[in-house]
Amino acid sequence: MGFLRAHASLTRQLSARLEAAHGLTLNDYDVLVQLAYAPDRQLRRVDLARSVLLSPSGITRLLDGLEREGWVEKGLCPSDARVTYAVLTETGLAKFKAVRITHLADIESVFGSRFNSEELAALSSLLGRLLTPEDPDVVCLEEPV
Amino acid sequence: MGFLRAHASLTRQLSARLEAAHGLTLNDYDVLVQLAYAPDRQLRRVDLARSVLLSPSGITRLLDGLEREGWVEKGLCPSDARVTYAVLTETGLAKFKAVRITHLADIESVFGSRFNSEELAALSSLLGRLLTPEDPDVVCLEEPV
DNA sequence: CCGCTATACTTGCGGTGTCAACTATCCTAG
DNA sequence: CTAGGATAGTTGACACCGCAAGTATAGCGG
Repeated sequence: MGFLRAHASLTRQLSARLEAAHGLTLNDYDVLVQLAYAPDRQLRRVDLARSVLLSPSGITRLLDGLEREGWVEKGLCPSDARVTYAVLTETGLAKFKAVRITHLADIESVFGSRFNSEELAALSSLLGRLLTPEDPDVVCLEEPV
Repeated sequence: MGFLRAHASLTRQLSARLEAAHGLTLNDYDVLVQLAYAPDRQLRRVDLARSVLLSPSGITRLLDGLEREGWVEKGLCPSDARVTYAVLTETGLAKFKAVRITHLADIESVFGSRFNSEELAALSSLLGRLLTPEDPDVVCLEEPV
């Protein structure tokens, strides 16, 4: 139960700031992260859906938005006509880099002020165990780009 | 980021079961809990909203549903005509008791299989710190009723 | 080569929740 | 006692997301 409260409170804070500063949802940002770190900056929509834990229709609609903004494009798959890739554009990458800066700062301000690094590690490890077997396949959100 | 994943995965699991077994949302259940433990089994809508971290309009709509089902009624406040109470009915209490059994079992099956009691305590304490100053005012969900 | 099943994706519909605007009531200062 | 501002609650418009159903492609067994 405390879990629900924590989540509601946290996403409220973070998404409000993201939204205000860049007009992005947390899920939008999550998708940008996944794409930015993916090989060739593209992913199949199904895989993307699994990474961010959205249903297929959720991904379609979320990407509709990102495509309208020009951050993402559709890409065809030569070997399988069923699949469509979501491809991060140059402007999308630029957008991501810009957003990342303020978002990491936001996160820092929320978590940094409440936890030290051991606690963060502990929290992250505990949370990781809540994922169901097939969920994972997530990309870490650190330095490179 | 792992936090979002954990939440999505967890609520997916729990709410699917709750939904399937009793036609209730996690938030619906949360409200039932708050009311069941409140004095006279009633709360002002504002306070309720704060407890479950919903906006005022969110509470109105959630309670609309519960009222239609007959679990909750509106109650007037003699000393202040602006406030409306949400009152848990007898049938609502009965419903809550029934749901509680299976929901606690669901929780047990998700958390119990992944954490021992120390870890649970640690997790709960860490999550508690994410709440913003004014959020709290939550009721624990244990035994009595 | 023909059907069959499985997979990738989209679309219509409905639920849930937010925000902004509005009403009604309360309370305090002058 | 009245004007102003705060507080409780509702409503309308809208965003987001899941489910179920539909389309298109893939790939396999006969």
